[in-house]
Amino acid sequence: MSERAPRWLNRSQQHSWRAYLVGTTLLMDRLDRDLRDKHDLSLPEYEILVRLSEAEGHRMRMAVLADSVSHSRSRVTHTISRLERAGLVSRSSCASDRRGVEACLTDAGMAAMERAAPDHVRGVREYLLDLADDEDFAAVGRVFDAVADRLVENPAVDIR
Amino acid sequence: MSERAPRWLNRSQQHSWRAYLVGTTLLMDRLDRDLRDKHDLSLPEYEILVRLSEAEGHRMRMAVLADSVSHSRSRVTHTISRLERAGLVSRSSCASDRRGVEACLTDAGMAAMERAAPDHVRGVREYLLDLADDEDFAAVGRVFDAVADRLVENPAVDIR
DNA sequence: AGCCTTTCGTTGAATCTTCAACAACACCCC
DNA sequence: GGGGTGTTGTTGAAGATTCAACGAAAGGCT
Repeated sequence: MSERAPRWLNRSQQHSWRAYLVGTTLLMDRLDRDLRDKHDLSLPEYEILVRLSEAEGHRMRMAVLADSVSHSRSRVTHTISRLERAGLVSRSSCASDRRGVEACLTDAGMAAMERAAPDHVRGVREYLLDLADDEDFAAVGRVFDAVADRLVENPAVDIR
Repeated sequence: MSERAPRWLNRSQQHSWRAYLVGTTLLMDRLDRDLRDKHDLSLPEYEILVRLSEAEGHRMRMAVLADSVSHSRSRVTHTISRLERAGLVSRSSCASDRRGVEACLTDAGMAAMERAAPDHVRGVREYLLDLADDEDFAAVGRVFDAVADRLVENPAVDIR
């Protein structure tokens, strides 16, 4: 049976979808602004610092880093260039694969990240976690885990 | 009792928060790409067309439009300029308030929106709704309703 | 009326992201 | 070992968004 007529969202789905859209817009804007104002970091920059800080040796291959934050490689190249210019990260070429480049957190980068983290976490609590019931937030996790799985599986152009 | 040591996220919160971040990144990128590929519209452009299509007379004041999508006025000015250049929207100055400007959906704009909508909704289902339990998705709605309320209340610089 | 403050929407430059093209290298398979 | 193919990361230009500054009009107050 071919599905022709579009199935619109029901009232509750519509409402949730819009709440998600505007809530996410406001939340990301706010977390980004807070980081910029107090720590001269954008949210994407901060996330990259966090990933590096968690990696062994505080270093990661560019591609791995890009995948871990789900940004394009080009975007990560530019972001890392900015962070490098700011002295928070350094680049070195990879021993095993001569195409490869590793980004490595500098001491200044680690310090910047550690300075920003408490404020950032406070924001996440204040604007999100404190407002939601734990069970509801766990549901958010389940939903977006599924979304990420679905879209990572099927990243390229659909072969419908 | 003053709170000095940062309260980090627990394991489950951490997991949900990251899932939300990457899931949202992937989801927005994908919906945006789909709209661009098939309908030459960005996701923000599409959302503006939707808001206009729902308004009486298919027209809205710029500021109201900006609030409804939670974008800056400047951003909406630029977006509307692009849509106007594409013939999907027209501007007219407001009768009651001579500072005001109204954006109005053209017939071509309405048609573009109606052409895009079924594909867009299919994407929202396929990448999100179909993957989530209804109750979980309702929880997403509750959470981001609260977030939006919190951040709309307190839009400017915090007066901590 | 006159002044002060706020709101409205726009502008152009700075910043960030996407996009297409590319050089360098790895991998595979013959 | 020599293609062919895919991967890695970068580049610069084009596109989108943010930011600061602004002119114009509204609203409030005396």
